Amino acid sequence: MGEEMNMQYFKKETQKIDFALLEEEILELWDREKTFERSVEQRKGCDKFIFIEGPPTANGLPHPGHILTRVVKDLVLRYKTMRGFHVQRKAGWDTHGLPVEIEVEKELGLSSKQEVEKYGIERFNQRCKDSVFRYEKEWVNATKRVGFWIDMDDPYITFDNAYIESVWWSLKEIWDKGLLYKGHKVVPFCPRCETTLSTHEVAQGYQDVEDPSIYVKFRVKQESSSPPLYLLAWTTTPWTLLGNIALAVHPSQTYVKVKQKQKQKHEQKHEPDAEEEVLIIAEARLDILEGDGGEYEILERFTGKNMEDLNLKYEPLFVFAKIEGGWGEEERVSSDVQVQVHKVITADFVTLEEGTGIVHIAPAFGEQDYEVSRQKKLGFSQPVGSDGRFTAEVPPLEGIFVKDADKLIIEMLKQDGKLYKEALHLHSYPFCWRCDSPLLYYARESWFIAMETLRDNLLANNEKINWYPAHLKYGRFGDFLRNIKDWALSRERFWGTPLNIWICQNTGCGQRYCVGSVAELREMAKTTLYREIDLHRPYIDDVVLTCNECGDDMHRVEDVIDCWYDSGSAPFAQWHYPFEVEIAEEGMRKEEGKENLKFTENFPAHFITEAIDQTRGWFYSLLGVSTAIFDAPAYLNVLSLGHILDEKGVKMSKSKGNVVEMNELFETGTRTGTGTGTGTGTGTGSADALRWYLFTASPVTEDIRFSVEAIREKQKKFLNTLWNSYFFFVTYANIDEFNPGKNGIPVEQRNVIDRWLISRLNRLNRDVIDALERFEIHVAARKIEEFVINDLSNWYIRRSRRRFWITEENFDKDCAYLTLYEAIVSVCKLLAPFLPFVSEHIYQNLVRGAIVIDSEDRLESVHLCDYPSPDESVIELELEESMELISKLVEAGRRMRSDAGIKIRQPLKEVIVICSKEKRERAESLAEILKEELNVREVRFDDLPVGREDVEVTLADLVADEGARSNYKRAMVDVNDGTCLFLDCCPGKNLIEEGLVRDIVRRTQGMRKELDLEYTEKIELVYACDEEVKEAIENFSDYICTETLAVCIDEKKERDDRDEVEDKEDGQIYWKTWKIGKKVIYIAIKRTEKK
RNA sequence: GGGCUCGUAGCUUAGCACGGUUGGAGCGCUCGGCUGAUAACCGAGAGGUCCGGAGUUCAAAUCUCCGCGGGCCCA
Repeated sequence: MGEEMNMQYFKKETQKIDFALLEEEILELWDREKTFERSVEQRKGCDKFIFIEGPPTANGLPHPGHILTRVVKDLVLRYKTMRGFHVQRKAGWDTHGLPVEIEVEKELGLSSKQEVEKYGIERFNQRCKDSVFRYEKEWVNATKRVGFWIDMDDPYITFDNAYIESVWWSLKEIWDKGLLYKGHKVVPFCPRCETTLSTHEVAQGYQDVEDPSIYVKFRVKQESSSPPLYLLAWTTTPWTLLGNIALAVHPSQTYVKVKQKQKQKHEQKHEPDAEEEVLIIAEARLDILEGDGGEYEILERFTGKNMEDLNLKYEPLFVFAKIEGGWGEEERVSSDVQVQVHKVITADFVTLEEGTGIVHIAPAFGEQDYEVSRQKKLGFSQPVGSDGRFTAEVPPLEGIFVKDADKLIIEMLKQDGKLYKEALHLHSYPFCWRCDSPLLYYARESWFIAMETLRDNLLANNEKINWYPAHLKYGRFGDFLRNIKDWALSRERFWGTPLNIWICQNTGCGQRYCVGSVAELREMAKTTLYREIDLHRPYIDDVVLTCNECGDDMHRVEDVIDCWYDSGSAPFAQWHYPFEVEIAEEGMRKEEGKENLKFTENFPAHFITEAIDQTRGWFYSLLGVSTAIFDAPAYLNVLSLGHILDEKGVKMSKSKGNVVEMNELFETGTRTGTGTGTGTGTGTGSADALRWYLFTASPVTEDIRFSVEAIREKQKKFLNTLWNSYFFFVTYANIDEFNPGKNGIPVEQRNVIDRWLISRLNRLNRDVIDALERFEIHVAARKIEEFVINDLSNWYIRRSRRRFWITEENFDKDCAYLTLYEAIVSVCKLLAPFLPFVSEHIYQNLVRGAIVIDSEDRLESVHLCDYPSPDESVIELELEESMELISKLVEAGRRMRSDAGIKIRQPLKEVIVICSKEKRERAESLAEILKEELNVREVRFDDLPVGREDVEVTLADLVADEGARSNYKRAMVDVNDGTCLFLDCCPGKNLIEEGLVRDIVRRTQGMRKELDLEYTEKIELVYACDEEVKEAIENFSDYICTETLAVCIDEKKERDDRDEVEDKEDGQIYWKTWKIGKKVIYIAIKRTEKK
């Protein structure tokens, strides 16, 4: 800086700013200066704050919900970085899974697994692979545009061989612990597509349908059989009766034996000699026996438990289907156990709201049935093929589709005398969303991780996690863990991490082998594997291993794994753990046995956040995997976000067409009005406004109704106010050549309002940190917003304006500049994690560009700064309370003037404040503010009359002169302790003149503004008016000139009533006629400097 | 159908864990005021069955129960 003639320290700003443009400039700056990378680098060696990115899938456009998670992540990570932590941010992409396959199937017009196989797995998977990055560019752009700093140049990708290898390693760990097994799982299954459906798909396909509702009698095996004893059960899926294995009752509910006349006429072979029959049914369901006019007699009462203890058995309805003992997993049920079948068992899931309280159990066709059968070690029967038709095990029904068999089955029961009654029942039943055929719950072979055995570990690890919001910990998530089921890991699909289990073809051997690494694969492969092998199907299916037991061929099971397992492996798989052992720090050598520091130093994570639907998704899969392998939680803090709904409160979804596209948001209305009438020029398109809206609108843990209008509102209200405060400062600081690097002034020497602002600022700082540490983002953001709008802009700056307008050297002015400068810079730092763009812009100008003397203080980005720490020593709570009192007094005073019809521009003689001594002591130091705000000459304080409990203070106590009393108007301030104001409402001639003059000044200032004059530009002033006004103007001409920067003020004799601007040779002249009260005044201003 | 969660003015919301002045704000609306930082601000006004019902209590937006509606997860 050579010449110091006109020392302006700050770059000039414009009053109206295009935030979208500003943000693009900042993005370029960050790019150019590698600010993100440096913000991470500079904290190397500090304590780590470990984050894992929940990987999105880029096969669709990002929508507002994704943006929310991205900006929340960004906020927390920027904050922690500024707080001094080393925060690495590795991006990730989730790339496998059924949703990807379905998209591709749609594109290719395929609608079943068979068709995919026909099309070719290789080609199909290639299409899948291509599709998952289809929108990568959009994702990357949107991510950058909203300011999310994450390293997208080196992301983890779940389809990478390295990633898959880590997943394989982890599965082998689980295998070695004996937790990976093959069993059955009852899954929703489409018999036409012959494929399992995910729960998400099932949820799409529920329809209300009428199904048969039948009550069936199961004859109890007993010595004497007269009259016959039946268990009465109810079902809406008659076809499942062919797989019946047991009947379940509720252990603690009361059941009864009732005697009733046989009401059904049997067509042929039935109980020939019985007129009566005895039925067992829950007492609470007896009413189903009525209605048909059946009378009954209760013979006996007992509980469900009693029945189980009696080992009650019954005769099967049908004798066709084979009963197996095993569960497809010989280790699980030892073969010497006698298979239990056709007996009464107890189960807690039995309800008494429908049916008979006796539930028919068919393990092949119901998840609960299957579970309870396994627990009770019952047999298993599967009379239905995967095409949904009865097998040859059931000759009368062979080849018939189960749903079509219902009628036949009912007829068979009728003939047999086993049908008690039948009806139709309306309920919702799932259908295949692709082909519309009814889904069957059907037991399929599947590979499982035995999570149930890890339940206690899961719960113990959950204890170590902080949940935000807290109710999830023991609520939705805790409940889920307490009832955890084994993890059905395998999928009979194509595009996924292949399950790394090989089985020996030699049926006599049947050896199974879990491959834990590529090296192992090579070693065991029957033929040499050339260099790179893609670990996906179909290539991996061709790799035949040699059995180390019998030497025969081993083939891989065909399944791939659940893609949730992929993402749940991110903590270690993103680092290719445990295979890469060097590279954690530069220059570290690869050594045998050395740990993969990238993993060990980054586990467990301190923080993850995703939307609430991930509770049983990623939040669980992370904990499940880390518990199974390391018996540790994968994360210590988890923030669960709400969803983004549309303006009507409906979830945004493609099918509803109510998704707000992010690109649209950034493209519309950025420069000029949008033409919708609501566009306000710089109305939208700002990431900061979007972020601020998301952070302040509601707690981030709750759903939010997304409103473009509300974003615009945020920009107008908050961002503009912030900008204006900054603009005000820059403008006057430049005029005054304020040097921010100059020596400071100790806080205690500054003006009381400066100290007040500093106190508020530091308290804000404390509150913001408190809130952020609890992830209460909205609390923190709202507090900052309140501070900026109310305290900084509307009170401090408005109150302090005159101090900035003093032209000569002045200590108080220096205090004001310094205070405002410090406050804006501090606010910028506080805001940096929230609004990374505008805070950076302001910082660049106020600090980086301006501080030339003390370079220690001049970091190159606000994001390289430390987050401010509150200075408790400057917090003066009493002062803040006093200011609150003053503000209440001001409010009351304004109310009074409004009542009296005297506008504030009219100066008044005095205001008398009646309050307690204590309040008076506080308020007196700030009386100057009250004086100015109420525009009175004097503020007088008076104590409350001592000892008077009732607070009816009257003027008589204060003003001796009877006649003067009517001049005053009174207003209560604080009802409780009687604080009140008396305002003198009778200005004298002098004051009236002054008021008039202030009106003239105000008008003149307005004219200056209309002409868009520079703040410092001088004018010539001419007026015409009546004598009274003229006298006032003459009496206050100095005041007028000072205020309006008039070099001269002259009277013009005649008025010509015209309002116009005229360009003359020697400058512009602006004429205007004003009406002030009853007076008409003609004012002309002439600018002396030509533009 | 079940579990969890939310429901306060036309809209967005604070207050609710710990029951106790007259349920606060902002946007929008009406009137008035202020203003050479502000597309801002200040004062007054209109606008509330605190989702509905029942209960506990001297007292409920707040606690309990039962409904209704939205959302999520599961069936």
